[in-house]
Amino acid sequence: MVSIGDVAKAAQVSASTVSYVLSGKRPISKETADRVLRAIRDLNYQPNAGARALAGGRTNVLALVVPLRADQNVPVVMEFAAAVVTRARLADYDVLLLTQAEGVAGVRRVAASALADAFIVMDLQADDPRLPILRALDQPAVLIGLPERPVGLSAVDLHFSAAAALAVDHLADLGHRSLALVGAPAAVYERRTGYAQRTLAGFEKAAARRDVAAVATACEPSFDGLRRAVADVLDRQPGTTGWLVHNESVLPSVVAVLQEFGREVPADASVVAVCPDDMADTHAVAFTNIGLPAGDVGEIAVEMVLRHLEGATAVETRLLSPVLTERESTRRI
Amino acid sequence: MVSIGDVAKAAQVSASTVSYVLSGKRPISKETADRVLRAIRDLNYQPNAGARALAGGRTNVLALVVPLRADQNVPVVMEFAAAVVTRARLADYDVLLLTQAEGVAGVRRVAASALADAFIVMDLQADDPRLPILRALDQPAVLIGLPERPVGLSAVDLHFSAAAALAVDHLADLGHRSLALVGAPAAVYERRTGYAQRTLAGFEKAAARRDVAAVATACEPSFDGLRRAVADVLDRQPGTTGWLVHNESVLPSVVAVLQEFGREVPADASVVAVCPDDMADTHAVAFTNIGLPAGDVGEIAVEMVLRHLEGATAVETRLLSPVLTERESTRRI
DNA sequence: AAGGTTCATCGATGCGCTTCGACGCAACGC
DNA sequence: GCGTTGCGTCGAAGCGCATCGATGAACCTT
Repeated sequence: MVSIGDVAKAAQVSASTVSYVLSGKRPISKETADRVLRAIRDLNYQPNAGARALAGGRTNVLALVVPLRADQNVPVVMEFAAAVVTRARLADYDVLLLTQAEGVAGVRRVAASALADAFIVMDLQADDPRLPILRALDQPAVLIGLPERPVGLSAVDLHFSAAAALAVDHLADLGHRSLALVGAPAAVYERRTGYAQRTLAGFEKAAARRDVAAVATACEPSFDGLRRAVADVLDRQPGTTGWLVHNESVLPSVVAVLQEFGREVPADASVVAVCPDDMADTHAVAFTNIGLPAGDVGEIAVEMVLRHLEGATAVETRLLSPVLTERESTRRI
Repeated sequence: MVSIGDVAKAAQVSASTVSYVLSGKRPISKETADRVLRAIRDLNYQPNAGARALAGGRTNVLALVVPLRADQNVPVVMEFAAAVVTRARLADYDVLLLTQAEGVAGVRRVAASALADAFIVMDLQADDPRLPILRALDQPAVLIGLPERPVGLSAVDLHFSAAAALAVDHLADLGHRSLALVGAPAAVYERRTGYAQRTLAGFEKAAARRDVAAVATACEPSFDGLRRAVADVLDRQPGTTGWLVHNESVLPSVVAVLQEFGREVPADASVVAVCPDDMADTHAVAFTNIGLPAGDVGEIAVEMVLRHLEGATAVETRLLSPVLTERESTRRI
């Protein structure tokens, strides 16, 4: 283990000078700095993270709390995580992975033991028990996903109600007069998870505004679940021709299931999906979709955290504007 | 921030006594220990992670290196990660998330800065540049997935060649005489990733042993990719009736694509999938599958790491026996 | 009763780093 | 000529903890 003292010796300076070269917090002459930097390279020196955290009061670690529930769409979660890690590394932060399962205690533990400088938390539900704790923390926290009342915390997410409205408008513009929302699994609604609620609200409001018929249903993440959801929709509103699917797991089955019910896509049924763009066009019928910009959201979350770590106190809520890409699954009726 | 000194004061003992109560490395009388523990609870004390790492030489953090490639099947990766985090927490370890993208430098950095006590690395390819570094590390490392020569490192994985053989036997037993392996994307083979190679080898060897015709093809993770793969197979071996699909991404499309080519599953084509069990039965046709026990593998990896951290020096390679579950996608010909 | 044991606890030290105050030195002003 | 200023560097302190040697008390032993 090579320490700052070894570097100092090799460069014939004091340890504090090495520290200042590294942090830039005091001016060091170019010659000295060069000597130090060369010694660092020669010895392959890396500051000890623990010592640094202890002395500096900063760990350069971000804690990321991810949901690892079965009913959560995993690829999307992973895309967030990947974006967070990648962006965090650019700012020289590492990422500690925490799971929902640890819950309140996990956040408390990590915060109190100063394992991380800040938190990024995904998948907040309404009245999430972690919200008050996150607010009370010394460390800043940023939410991915918007709970009902994010008071006091910064948050970033896709503007889901606008997304739903955009889908409704698109379908209504194509002449569809009876729409259905095939949404998240029932458990997600029961937890009153932000994105599901907001999509539903946006859907219903836009449908009313456009004066089109609309029904919504939950959908379990399996072929059979989708079958039941579609059956439910057609039972309640047989004339449905426009479908908004906000459930990545069943996307691959949508065309087949609608076919079972005698509907060809897009001849008899138009489908708009809410999903990551790269998920939209790898199917038999490429889906007209509203992008779920997981990468952008993850990056922005990190950037918000960094701003807070640099001292910004103002909380911000950023809702990204939805973008609809027309592909093969929607058609004028 | 409440420190060990505050606890000591509250319990009217010295700081070192508090430390010994926590670590159990020296006997402390029950009365004193109780007083200390109550103070800890009252003050909600959590040892500072940085200080602990500095003084104790242990971080209680595991570094997990995950592949976040587009051609990697993400849900499976996530399942590994979840299992690792969950199991690690049971042993009071946290998990630092690193990505493949950081590569050699990332491993070096984390090791040299003593950010983690050990490494778990997924998705090693043959001659992975990280292998020599992992071997040279002070910290132990465990591989998830088997590179060609894991020399000196512990590793755990599904026994993929046995899995392929099991699938071949199952199909051959059902009377199929012409088999096809629809495997990973071409890039995965080009990287000579362990699991892909081993599945292929096991497939070919078992087919020869059973004296059945066999072709193998790579498959890109999209509907069109699968279409091309199937076309390729039927071009080279038109009589193919038994299919082994080792590519989670295209699983949802298999039935539809085979249908396009005039094959009903399971009437005209039997399909065995290699995928997590819960992925097998959420499709239109429930797949006969060989389970990909991501959860088990992740747990075992952590347990191996823990053993090394406790001083075990013997490296071990564990290959889990494949288990085939018969469902609806295979039938006697 | 003096010495030996064992047990519970304490104080001091050091882990590797950041940061603060201080110092030496050259350039400058008057 | 001397005081002043500012730059570049150093030494010391301290972050919170684990660990080691030491100490004191209680209990035996002979």
